[in-house]
Amino acid sequence: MAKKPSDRAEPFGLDDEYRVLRPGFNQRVYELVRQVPRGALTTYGDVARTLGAVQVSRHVGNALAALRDHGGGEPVPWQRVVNSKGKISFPPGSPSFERQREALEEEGVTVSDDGRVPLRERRWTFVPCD
DNA sequence: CCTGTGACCGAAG
DNA sequence: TCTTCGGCCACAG
Repeated sequence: MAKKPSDRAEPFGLDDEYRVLRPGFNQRVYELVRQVPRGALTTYGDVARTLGAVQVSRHVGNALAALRDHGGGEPVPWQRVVNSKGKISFPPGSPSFERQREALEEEGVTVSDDGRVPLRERRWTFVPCD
């Protein structure tokens, strides 16, 4: 049963029906990212996994992208989210890249010119409870 | 409907 | 380590 788009593992914070995502997904992403402390890092995949399904990792990125528009509200430390390769997910040199780089260095995280960050050493582990 | 695109992931070589 | 490739989900054209 529940074989809609593809047979996925048991999501959590996701839907049983057609859509894997359900309204409110973005907010859950924001809540989690807010848990990442200053100077720590996490990945789109880790957030997705914590929400129940790593295959929606792209949507974690979409959620953060949407953040740029609506503006206000409690701030979300989006700069602490990088990709699983341990690099900033923007083309090196692009405005977005530089913005994230500065935000990270401001909190003591080193960023190489090609966007690499010390993920292994600073990777944050989300608390099991929730 | 089919295609392309996105702040992605992981296995394989 | 790095690169390539197939998968994945939603949405706009």
